Amino acid sequence: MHDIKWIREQPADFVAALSRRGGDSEDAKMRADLLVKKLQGLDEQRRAAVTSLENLLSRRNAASKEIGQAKAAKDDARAQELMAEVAKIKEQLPDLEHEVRTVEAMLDDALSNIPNAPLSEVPLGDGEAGNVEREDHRFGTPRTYGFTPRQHFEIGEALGQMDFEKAARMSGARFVVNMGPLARLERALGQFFLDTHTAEHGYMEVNPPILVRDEAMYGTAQLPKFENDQFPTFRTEDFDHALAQAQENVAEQVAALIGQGIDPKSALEKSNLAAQVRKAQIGNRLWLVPTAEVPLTNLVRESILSEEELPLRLTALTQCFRAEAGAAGRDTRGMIRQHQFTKVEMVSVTTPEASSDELERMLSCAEAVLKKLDLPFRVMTLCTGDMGFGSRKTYDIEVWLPGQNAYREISSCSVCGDFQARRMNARYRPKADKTPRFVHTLNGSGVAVGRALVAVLENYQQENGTVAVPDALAPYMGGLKVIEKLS
RNA sequence: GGAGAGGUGGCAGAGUGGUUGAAUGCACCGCACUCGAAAUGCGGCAUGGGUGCAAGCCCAUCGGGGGUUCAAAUCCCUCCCUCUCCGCCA
Repeated sequence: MHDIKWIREQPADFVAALSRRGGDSEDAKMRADLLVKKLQGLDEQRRAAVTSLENLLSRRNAASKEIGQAKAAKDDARAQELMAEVAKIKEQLPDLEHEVRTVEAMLDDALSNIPNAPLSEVPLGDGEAGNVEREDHRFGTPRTYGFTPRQHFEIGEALGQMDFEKAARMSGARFVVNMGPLARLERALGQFFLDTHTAEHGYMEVNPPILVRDEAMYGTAQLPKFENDQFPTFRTEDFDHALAQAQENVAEQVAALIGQGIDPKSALEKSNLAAQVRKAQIGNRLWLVPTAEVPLTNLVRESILSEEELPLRLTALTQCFRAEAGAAGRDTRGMIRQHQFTKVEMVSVTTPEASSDELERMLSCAEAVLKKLDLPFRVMTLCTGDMGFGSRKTYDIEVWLPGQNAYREISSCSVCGDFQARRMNARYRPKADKTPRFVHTLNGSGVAVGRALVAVLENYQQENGTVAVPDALAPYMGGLKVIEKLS
């Protein structure tokens, strides 16, 4: 969420930042320009409506106070006169209130659908091709094999410990079941990442809910103000029950209003029917988190931290769920792109001054676990057009996969500035200054466990089809050195 | 799932229709005292929005939404959350 004041006062900066997201094309500039005009129009409309509404309320409040005084002074005539005036004011209120509410909702909706502004140093580009490899962050050299390296699913299936068909029978495409030593290897990776971040990098381990409400998804900008059907994650449903409940509630409320002497028609209008219907639509449904970024970051929602608590560094090992709606046909074979996968996530909450350095630190934490596993990788700075909605700057770590003969994303570290903090109302109180400021938030994978399993299988595979266990994982594998076909 | 009690500022905790944006305590900030500190005394201290060059003024906010009233932290409805008891359960 952007600050409307920023857009009001520095519209040129805003247009420039937004245009860069679109690769600075003429088209992008034009669209940003149009958007600013729309936002400024709404903002002016809003302020005008608020001002007239507040003037009316102000007069009403003053008159009400006077009524109290007049009554105390037993001046009934004056009281009657003032009550008549207030009655007149109250006739004008509903329309103005409605206008304020409508315009505010439109502005809010427009603002919450605008992506974050890229930092100035982020390379310009409008797609994956514009990403730039980071100097001095390449690690390791792809090994040479005396045979043609196989892909991870060929290895796993041949070992008899990775089965896509069994998974498909119960859950459909994009699910997998790992068994035996391979299942343990995946668990070992998760444990190893978590232990490293807590013991060596100062993160606190958190075991958060992975089913969350709309507000939490909105807070981390997974969700705009209202969800749309393209949104790539899953949710639970509870529609029938919620609808029945809502009907019951509305009926009760209307009955109560009629009991107060209000005619049935306006009673129905006055019952919070709209809210009830909305409630029914939402029901008790919850979202399955696409990443632990959501619950970890929402840990600070609606709170004011003290500066001493910052930076807050949190890590979690969780399941993640993604619908992958926009990825039809991509990575259909294997474990690269699944509806359900395990990931270790890191989240940092910092002061505005510290967030840029924190991004570098977070990147190095993610790199550290790959180095311990001796997996070759490179680091890409994502260009303006390839970054996620809420990010100001993103590094992707791409791990080498000999079976695919390609570098593939295994971690993504982003700094979001105050973008998520605004949406969550997450602030801190600076030592020097008493008014709270929005915190900055960062998130990064440390790293994706499913993809790490893929990388280990492909990098540590041997000609006879077995897989060597990386030294760093030995303590987690109960002494197992090699993963072989089960007898 | 059933019954009951609650939700007030950074924290604790008063406040059941009228000048209460909210007593008091703690925390925090400034000043005084002190070589310094503690203790003590005095003063300050909510957030968001509108308006104004500014000082300031105005509006909203006592879990969220709606209603009653000239006027709501206070009365009514509803949702959410917390706690206690019962039931069920990993």
